[in-house]
Amino acid sequence: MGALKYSRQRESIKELVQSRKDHPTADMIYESVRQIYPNISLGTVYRNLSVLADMGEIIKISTSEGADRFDGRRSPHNHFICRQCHKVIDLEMENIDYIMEKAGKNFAGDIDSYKVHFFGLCRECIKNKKND
Amino acid sequence: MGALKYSRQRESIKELVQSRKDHPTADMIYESVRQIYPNISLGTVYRNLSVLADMGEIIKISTSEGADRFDGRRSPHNHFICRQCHKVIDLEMENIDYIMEKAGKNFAGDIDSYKVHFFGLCRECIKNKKND
DNA sequence: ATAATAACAGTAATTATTACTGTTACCATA
DNA sequence: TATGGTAACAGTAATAATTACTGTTATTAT
Repeated sequence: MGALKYSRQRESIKELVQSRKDHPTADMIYESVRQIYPNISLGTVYRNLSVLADMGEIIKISTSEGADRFDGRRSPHNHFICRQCHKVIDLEMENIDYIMEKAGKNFAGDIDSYKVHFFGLCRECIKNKKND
Repeated sequence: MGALKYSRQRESIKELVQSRKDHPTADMIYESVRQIYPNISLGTVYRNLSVLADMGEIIKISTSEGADRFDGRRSPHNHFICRQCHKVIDLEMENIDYIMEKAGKNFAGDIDSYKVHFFGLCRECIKNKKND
């Protein structure tokens, strides 16, 4: 009941997100996919991003600033968010999954995943700061 | 230029957030503060929550689901978010600040803070699941 | 006291996202 | 290779959360 049915719009959205290294918002993805399907609806983009995130094909990143961002990278990884320009950058760092066990020690629920966001200034914003 | 000026509304918001152990939304705080200042404006609540968070007096927690939440606890700590009922719970766990150094190793920017959100099911939602 | 301005209440506007409606495309079965 | 069931669609309306605007009030320095 309620089986997932193929759609080229979803396929296109998925491929687009997975091919990009930046972390686009729903709106940015909408603008891109429109070049292939000119009358795709923004609602369709939102719905499919949500479905793809639920399936684990893409990752949804919620920041304090503005719209949610999406990441098509398969392997698990963490993110840096610049507090100046709000850019999101993938971090190449060693696995820290063991923090889940530490978190679960004095906790009565069941922890199955986590997200870490690191904050600070990116290289560009540090550079710009010096030229004041 | 632009020095911070005292206001009893801000004071009240700050005390309220810091006295609560749940993690209220702006709207919940609004409803509470209205019992003291019946004609306080929702905009005032938002503005002051933002100011207080910038000053580090309270913490802003952005989840994927619904409105942002606020936490008045002084000591640094991490949060668990239930993927069923979306409740936010403070975690009593050992300090893991060293993950910042691990994150900074192959990164060209400057990391100064981080936020970890752990996900899963809380005790109540596990209990409810069994009674199906 | 007075003057400068941060903060306010009230309201309007914006942004991001979700829901609704009639139509189309996918896919299983005949 | 028709046909029927329904997921997905485009287009649009609605909602939720947050921010901005405007005229007035409160705080603080002089």
